[in-house]
Amino acid sequence: MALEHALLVSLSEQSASGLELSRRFERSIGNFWAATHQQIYRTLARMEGDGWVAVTVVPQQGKPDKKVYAVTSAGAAVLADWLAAPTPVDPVRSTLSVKMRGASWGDREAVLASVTDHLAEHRARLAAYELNEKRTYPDPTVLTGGDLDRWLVLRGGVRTEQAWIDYLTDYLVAHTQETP
Amino acid sequence: MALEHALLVSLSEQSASGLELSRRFERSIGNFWAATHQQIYRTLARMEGDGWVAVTVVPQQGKPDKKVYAVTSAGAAVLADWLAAPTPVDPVRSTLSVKMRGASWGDREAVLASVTDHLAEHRARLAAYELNEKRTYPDPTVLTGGDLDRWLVLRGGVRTEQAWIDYLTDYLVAHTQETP
DNA sequence: GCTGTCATGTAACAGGTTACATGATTCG
DNA sequence: CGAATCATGTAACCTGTTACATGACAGC
Repeated sequence: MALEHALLVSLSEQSASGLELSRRFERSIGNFWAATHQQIYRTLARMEGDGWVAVTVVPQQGKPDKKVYAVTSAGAAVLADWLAAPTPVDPVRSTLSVKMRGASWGDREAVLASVTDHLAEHRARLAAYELNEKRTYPDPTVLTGGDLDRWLVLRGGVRTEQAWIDYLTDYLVAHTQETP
Repeated sequence: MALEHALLVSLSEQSASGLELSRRFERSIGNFWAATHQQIYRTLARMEGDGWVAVTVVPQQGKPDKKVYAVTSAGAAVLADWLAAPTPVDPVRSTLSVKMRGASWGDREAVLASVTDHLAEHRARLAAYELNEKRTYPDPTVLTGGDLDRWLVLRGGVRTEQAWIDYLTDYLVAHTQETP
């Protein structure tokens, strides 16, 4: 389980409410760890029960109250322990690759359409990452510490998307040359 | 759910027992879809109940009997329908990226050690894929149909591993330059 | 007889997904 | 007053993980 640790990292950077966290997971953190708001609320509740985070109810103007979570010293210790532990390599999951491999047993054109869709999606993500990179880190040479970490992880997202684009382009080129 | 569809693809290529399938998932198919033998046995049992696959008990010399599964016509129809349906982009999960982003809140040296471990693992995978590629597809220019599909998906694995290696190398270089 | 491999599972639990529920406030 | 947004959740279900269990045969 690592969602709780991803939340500890995000809350260490900046305390936040459940909804704010779920928005971060749609943006930067979602580049490398996906989570829905239901997962986040459930996990935050358990973490609060375990004393890893503390809640402060913050009244807002013109909006409902929000519960802002902050990492406790116990939570910081849990995070430090987890960071020092060995890291398993995450299992790979690519539904599209299963379809690409199995295209012979169905409508190949439909699989090519899925590949085209994914290619567009990965291009869009790459563009978003690169825009984010230019805006947030205009001069990477000056970065240190946490800023350097965040930039490098963003660079990883860029590389991953580029690898997808190259892979899917290869697939399309190979299969459009075959059926002209 | 896609394990059942991954099994249909693999069994379409060649009928197999549960153990043989789990070995395929440790080799080629595991490049893009991980599964343990427990998952495979459980899913095969359900697929048999649904009539997607049919079992033949095959006696062996000097070994226990094995249950060989083959795709039925109903299973082939399920696979064809699934191949024609839209494909969601799989959520991303990188525990190591979470740690790389959170390194400031723990022992950075320990995180660097994890990165080094993963780098070695990805280099080993890349070498295995490239060896497999040379042996199985010595001349990619002649490939068509399912062979072309399988080669292209293997190429995707190569690209993914290469992207990981570049990413992790960047991280290590940036952080060893920082602390000489 | 012990170890290793082949072969198939069961059971309990943790984690993720999907659908639905609730209530406040702002804006038109 | 109706729609949209903010904000937090519950419940049911499905999938994945981990640990354990069983039995046959081969080779030393």
